[in-house]
Amino acid sequence: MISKASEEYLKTMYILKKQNGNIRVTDIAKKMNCTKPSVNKAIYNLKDSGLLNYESYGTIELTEEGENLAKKIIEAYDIVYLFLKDVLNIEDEDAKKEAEKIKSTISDTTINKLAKYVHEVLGLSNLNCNYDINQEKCRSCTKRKIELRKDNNNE
Amino acid sequence: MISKASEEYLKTMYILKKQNGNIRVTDIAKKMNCTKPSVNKAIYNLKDSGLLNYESYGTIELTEEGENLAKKIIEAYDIVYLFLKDVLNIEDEDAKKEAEKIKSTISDTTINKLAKYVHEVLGLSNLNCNYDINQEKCRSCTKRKIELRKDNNNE
DNA sequence: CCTTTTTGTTAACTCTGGCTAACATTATAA
DNA sequence: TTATAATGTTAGCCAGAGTTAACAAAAAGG
Repeated sequence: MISKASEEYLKTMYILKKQNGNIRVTDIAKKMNCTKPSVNKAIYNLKDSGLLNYESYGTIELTEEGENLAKKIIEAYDIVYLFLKDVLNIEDEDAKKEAEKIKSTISDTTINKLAKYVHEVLGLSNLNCNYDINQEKCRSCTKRKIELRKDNNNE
Repeated sequence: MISKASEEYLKTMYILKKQNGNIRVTDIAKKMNCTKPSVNKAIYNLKDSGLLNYESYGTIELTEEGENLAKKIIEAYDIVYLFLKDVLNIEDEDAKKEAEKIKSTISDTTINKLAKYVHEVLGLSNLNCNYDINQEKCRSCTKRKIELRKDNNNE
């Protein structure tokens, strides 16, 4: 199991890759409001966990495992964010910040239950929806997730 | 602002006081699954923050400020627990564990919104309910909170 | 192609919050 | 009341995750 902090780095890397096509130390540091040495450490932690490939001064590439984990983390974030924003009506910026924190603390089963609940409440789901954070099954939420992704990319 | 870890100690102390009438290092360590030296450190952190009074080998007494904060922390825990258990239908033991983690990460405003939501959904509230974690206003939730308190004391 | 700027790395430090081992104090109970 | 058990403290260690300062490497652009 990697730490919460490492998950955050991984998530940021995945998003940067989608946004910029590459992942750079400086960009990570900017997004995460931390210093480059901190990023450097994080990179080697993630490398040791087999979640990315890296050599000094080289390019950061998430492994397949790393990419899958990143997706899962983002998925969890999305669900929590959706709940906070659209169910509790928390203001957008706050919802983002809170979602970040909450999603790192809760278990997969809680996320799955929350996802199902959010779908029901927001009328996104059909009765067959069996959301599972480790898979990608649910059409209606996939649609919603894509919208969310766009929002987040504008950060 | 005290750390999440310190909050957890404070909460445990408050509960022990209610349960046993006193607060002892060994009991805290048992409840929190940690060692006595860790508790000792935590005590002095909380003392430095003005949340309890303590002298070596003496008795631990929460200050008024400490007691209020403890109540607030427990309040937050209760709301999250209630949501997980009665809204998401998460199994009791899991709900407790998750609530513990989540409650330490989220802001007061989120807790307040969650509280209002939970009240509505569970039909506990009236329209005038204006839950505020820093105060104690809502009859229906107070009632529910008392039930919760009993559950938790049986841990 | 050489200089400057940007980017990335390393070393050494901090702080938090755990731990063990060893010790001190207090309570119990023979 | 004194030996033993329980309780609490201290010292010193560790790991995680951050920092600054100084340096190395790579990229950019005259």
